[in-house]
Amino acid sequence: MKKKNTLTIYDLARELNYSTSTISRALKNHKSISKKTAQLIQRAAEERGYRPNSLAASLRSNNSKTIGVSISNISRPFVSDMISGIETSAREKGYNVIISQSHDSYDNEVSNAKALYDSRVCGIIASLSMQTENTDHFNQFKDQGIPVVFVDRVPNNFQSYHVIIDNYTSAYIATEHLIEQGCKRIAHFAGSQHLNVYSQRKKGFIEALKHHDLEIDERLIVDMKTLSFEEGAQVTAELFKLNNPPDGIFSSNDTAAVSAILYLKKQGIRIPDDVAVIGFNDDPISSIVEPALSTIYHPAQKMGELSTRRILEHLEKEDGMHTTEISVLETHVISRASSVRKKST
Amino acid sequence: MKKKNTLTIYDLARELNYSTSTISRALKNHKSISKKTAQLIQRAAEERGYRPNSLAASLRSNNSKTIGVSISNISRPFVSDMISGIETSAREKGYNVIISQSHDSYDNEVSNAKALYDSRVCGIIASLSMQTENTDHFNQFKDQGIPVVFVDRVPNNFQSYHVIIDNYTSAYIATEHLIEQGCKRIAHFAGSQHLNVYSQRKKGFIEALKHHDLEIDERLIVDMKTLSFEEGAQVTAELFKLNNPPDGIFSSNDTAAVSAILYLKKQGIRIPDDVAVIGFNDDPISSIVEPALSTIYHPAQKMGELSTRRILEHLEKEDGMHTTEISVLETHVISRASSVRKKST
DNA sequence: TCACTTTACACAACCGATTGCTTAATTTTT
DNA sequence: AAAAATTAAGCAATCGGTTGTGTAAAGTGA
Repeated sequence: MKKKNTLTIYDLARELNYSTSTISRALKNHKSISKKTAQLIQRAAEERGYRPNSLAASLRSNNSKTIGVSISNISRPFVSDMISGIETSAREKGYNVIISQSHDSYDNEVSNAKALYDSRVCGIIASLSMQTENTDHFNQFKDQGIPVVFVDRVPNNFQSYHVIIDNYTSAYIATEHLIEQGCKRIAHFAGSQHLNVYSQRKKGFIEALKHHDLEIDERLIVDMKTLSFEEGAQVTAELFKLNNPPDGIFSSNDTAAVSAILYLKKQGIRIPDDVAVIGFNDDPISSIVEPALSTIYHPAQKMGELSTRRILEHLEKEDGMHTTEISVLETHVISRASSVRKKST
Repeated sequence: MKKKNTLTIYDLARELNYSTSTISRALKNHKSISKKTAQLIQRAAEERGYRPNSLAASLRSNNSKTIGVSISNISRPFVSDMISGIETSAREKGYNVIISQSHDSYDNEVSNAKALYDSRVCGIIASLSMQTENTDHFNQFKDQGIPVVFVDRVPNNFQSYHVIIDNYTSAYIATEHLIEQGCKRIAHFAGSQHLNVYSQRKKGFIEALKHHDLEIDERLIVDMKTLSFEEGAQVTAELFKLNNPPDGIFSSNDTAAVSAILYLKKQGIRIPDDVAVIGFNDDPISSIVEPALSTIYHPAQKMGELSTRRILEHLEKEDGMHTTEISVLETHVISRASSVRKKST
C-alpha cells in the first residue's frame, strides 16, 4: 500500500552521522570499523528495520550471488530432486537460485540462457534438453568467466564442469544383473541417441551382452523418443509380437519400465519369471508398482549439491580458470522383485 | 577466462555517437526515437553482442521482473507441478523465478522471506510450511505494496491473494464417494490441523458422514504429522487392530493412502471389497499402485499458472491496492479401482 | 619526545542502466 | 512567412550500495 518507506544506507548515514561507506562496512563487519561503531550501526539498522538492496550490491560488486539452473522440466522426479539439492546447498551459502525450464525445446533453452546471462547469474547449472545438439549458447558464460556445470545430460565436447554418473557402467551392471537372473534375450529401451546418457547406456548394455556371449538382436534394441508411459506400453506390445520375444527388459528409465510391467501383467506374462525387468533412476513409482521395479540408483539430490559446490568453489578460486573437471558419482543396482528370480537349484 | 569485455550502453553511445539515453530508449523502441535510429542502434548492439545488465535496469527502475517462490519442498509432486506452472507462465512474460524451500521449517521460511525481499522480488508466491502458524514475515511485502499470493497451504487471516481448492467440498465428495460404494465405517487420515487444507478436509469428511447419518467414531480419525509413507502404514496397522476396523479410508494425501493399500494387501485384506480407499492429489504413484488409487484431482499446474497471473495483474494495476481475492479452482473425484465396488444387485 | 604504524572513518568515483526535463530541428498550422 | 506543434535526441540526476584512496587521531617504539 505505502510506497517508498524503504530506508537506505544514506538514511542511516544521515541519522547516525556516519558516512555511507562506514555504514556499509559496519554492516558487513569490515575490519576497518571498530567493534563499537559496528555494533551501534548494526543495532540502529535492526531497530529501524533497514533491509539491504541486493540489486544495488550485486550491480556494484559485480556479484549477484545467484545461480541459474536450466533443466528440461521440473516435474520429473529426477529433476526436482536435483534442484532440491541445488537450492538447499546454495541457500545455505546465501545464494539464490533462478530456475528455467526448456520443456525439452532447444529454442527455449537458448532464450533461457540469455535471460540467465542478462540476470548476471554467477554460475549456471544445466541439463540439456532432448533437442539440444549444439551448445554454443553456453559459451557466453564461459567467455565471461562464469562457471558452467553440466549435470546428467551433458554435451560431448564442452570444456566445463561435469557432474554425471557412469552411464556405461550403470547400464552394464544393470544388464549383468538380468543375465545373472538367467535372462538370455534381453531387450533394451534406449533414449535419444544424441544425448550421451542414453547412448552410453546402450553401449553398456551391448558390451555386457557381448561379454557374456549373448546374441545381440537389433530388433530388441529400441530407440525411443521420449521414454514415456505410452511409448513404453507401445514398444512392449511390439516386442512381444515377435516370434521370439525377450525374457528380460532393461529400460533407460523407470517410466517406460513400469509401463512395460503393467502391460505385460495385463497380457498374463509373469514378472520376473517370464520376463525380468530393470529400470533406471529409482523414481517413486518404481517401488510402488507390483512387482516392485528393480532399477539403478541415481543420486539426483547429491548431483545437485555437488553441482552447486563446483560453482561455489570456482568462484572462490583466484585465477578463475575454467577447467574441465568431471565428477562421476556412484550408482548401484537396486534389486527388487521385478527381476529377482527364485534360485532354482 | 577473459574479464570485462562486457560492453555497456556507454560503449555503444561512444561508438555510435549517441547519448546513453538514446541508446537505452532505442533498445526498447521508445517512441521518442525515430525508427531509423532505433534500427541502427539495435543492429549495432546485436552485431557487437551487447547484452543488457538486468541488475542495473532493475535497480534504477525499481522493478526486478522476478517472482519469489516459497514452498516446503520441490520434490513433492504437487509442488513441482505447481512450480512448473509458475515458471512457465512467468518466463513467458519475461519474469524470472527464484525458488526457496522451507523444508517445512518455520525458521527457514522466515529467513527465505528475508532473502527474497532483499532480492527485491516484485511478487511472492507462497505455500506455508507445516510448522508455520504465524505469517508476520509476509507483512514486509504487503507493506511495500509487493503482491503476495498464497497458494494451497494458505493462512487464515492474511489479506492477500489466495489460490486454493475447496478442501472442504473436495473432502466431502471424496467421502461421499466412499459412502456410495457402501462404506459404513470410514477412517480419515488427517494432516496437521493448524494448516487449513487439512482441517477443512477433516470438516468435509465429518460433514459428509453426518449428512449420511453415519456414526462418527473419533478413533477412526487420525491426526497425522507428516502423512508419510511410514506413518501411513503405521496408522493403518493401528486401525486394523480395532475390534471394529474401518471398511473405508479417506486419506488426506496419496502417499499415506498408497502405503495403506500396500499394507492391507500384505495382510490379506482385499481392496476395495473389504476396504475402499481414496486419496488426495493424484500423484503419479496413485495410478501405478494396484489396485489403482482413487483420488481427488488437484490442479497443481493450473494453480501455479494462476498465481503468476495474479501477481502480474496486480503489477499492472495503477493503484496497487492490495486486495484480498480468493480464487477457488475446481477439483473432482478420480475414480479408480481402489474404491469402486462391483454393483451387487 | 619525535618519527612510524595502526586504527577508524570520510571522500568520491563507480556499477549500468532509466527517466524527467530541455533543447534543437522539423513539420504543421494559420 | 511567422507561430505553434511535433519529433528526435541530449543532459544530468538517480537507483543504493561498494570500494580504492586519503587523512586525522591514537598508539608504539627508541
